Parts: sequence; structure tokens; C-alpha cells
Amino acid sequence: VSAVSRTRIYSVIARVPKGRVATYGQIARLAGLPNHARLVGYALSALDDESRVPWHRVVNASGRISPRSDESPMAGVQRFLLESEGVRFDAGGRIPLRRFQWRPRRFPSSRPPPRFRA
DNA sequence: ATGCTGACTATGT
DNA sequence: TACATAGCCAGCA
Repeated sequence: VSAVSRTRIYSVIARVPKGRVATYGQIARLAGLPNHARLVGYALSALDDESRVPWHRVVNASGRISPRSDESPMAGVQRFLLESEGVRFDAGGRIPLRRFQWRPRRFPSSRPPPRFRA
């Protein structure tokens, strides 16, 4: 992935608020890279441990934590981090996107409280 | 150039 | 809801 694309991808992910999640495809679109969902995952795998990009808030379109090809423990860490922020998983290990998916606002004036469970 | 791979998705059964 | 398929496209061999 080109350096410029990675930069755009990371800057979008950095906007995802705590307690919310975004999908790979969503990040790609917002970064101006439609149809490049896979690049988002590719860029994340290249992320260095020192960065402050909230990588754990990116999940796949079915609301699940995407399985790593290498069976690394990062997937488990991701779930832990999300639950720590209040993101709930259902019995099938999926996040109800209707409730937790990030809906970016055109006008950054007001902010979305991560509310759930009326 | 060609073919394969992958932290993906939309669609059909 | 769950698989299978077929698009997708930047890297790399």
C-alpha cells in the first residue's frame, strides 16, 4: 500500500470515536478509496505498535472481528479492547452494527454519545 | 505480462 | 442465519 494511501486510511480510523466501530469498506470509502476494503486490512497489518491509531475499532461488514491469517492473538486483544469501551458482542460473537457502527457527521459541531440499550 | 494472495463485500441459495 | 461464489485491486513472485 502506498504511503499516501496508508496516511489517508489511518487518519480516517483516527476519527472513529471510542465505543464505536467502523467497517473496512466504510474506512476505505471515507478515505477516498472505494472498493479497497482489503487495503485497509493490509495497511493495519503494517501498523507499528507505537502508533496511536485505534485499529481495534475496525471490524468486517458482518460485525465480526476479522480472523487473522496467522492466527495471532491480536484478534483476542481486539475484542477485549472493544468490550472495555462498552461495545457489546452477541452470542454469535458479532457486534450489532445497527447500534455500534460509527455514523460520521458532516458537521463536527455536536458529538455522538456511545449510548446503547435504551 | 500472468497468477496468487489477502485483517473485504455483495449477492444468491 | 450460514456457506459458496464472484467481484475487487494493490503487491509480489
